[in-house]
Amino acid sequence: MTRATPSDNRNQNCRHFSLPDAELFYWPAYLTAPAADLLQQQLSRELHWQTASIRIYGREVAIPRRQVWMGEPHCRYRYSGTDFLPEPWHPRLRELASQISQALQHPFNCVLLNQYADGQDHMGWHADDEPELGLAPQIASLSLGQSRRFDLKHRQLECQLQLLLQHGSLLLMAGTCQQYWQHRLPKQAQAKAERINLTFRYIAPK
DNA sequence: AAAGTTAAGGGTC
DNA sequence: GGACCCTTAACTT
Ligand SMILES: [Mn+2]
Repeated sequence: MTRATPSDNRNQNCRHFSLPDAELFYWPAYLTAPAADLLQQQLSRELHWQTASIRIYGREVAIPRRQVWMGEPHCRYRYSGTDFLPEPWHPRLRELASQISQALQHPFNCVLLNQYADGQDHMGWHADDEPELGLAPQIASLSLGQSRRFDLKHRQLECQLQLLLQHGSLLLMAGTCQQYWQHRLPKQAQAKAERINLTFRYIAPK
């Protein structure tokens, strides 16, 4: 296992959070600023961003952000009663998935991209606990652009955490984070610029 | 079939 | 205006 652990992660400029029922690892500058700038511009321009509609409490509503689901052809993804088929890999993202897989010593074969135009775009409390992701999925979250707050709260314990996800940073959610915790990206009126988030996941082939 | 809901709207401070 | 709670009421698994 060559992934950063609590004992060696300082050498790799990684912050480790050992929480009840969850492990988080945060690399503030996984990508250099110029590399992150370039990737953000490229993705913003070249991807087919969609405003999906989902059903919630009986209402059909447009999600307050734009998204793309991408990866290996077998990676079907379902949430809030809507089925998503993956777009084929963008070459740069296939490469990035492979680099992150190697760095974290964990396979990633699909990615959900979310584009938040400004602080009005957001995502409410939820967990990435879809059955196709398995019991204790590892989720690697790369942030580009506008820094945004990221909140986590335990489902049962009075335990909450706020992180600031910065341009070029990588956050790994591991352990039983998705089973015992929820997370959100709250509205932030003062955030004026675009953020793009990439959450790399692994879905086993059938 | 009971439980859970990645949403918005309306209240308060 | 904005941050934070609470409610919503119907569909899904
Ligand atoms: Mn999520």
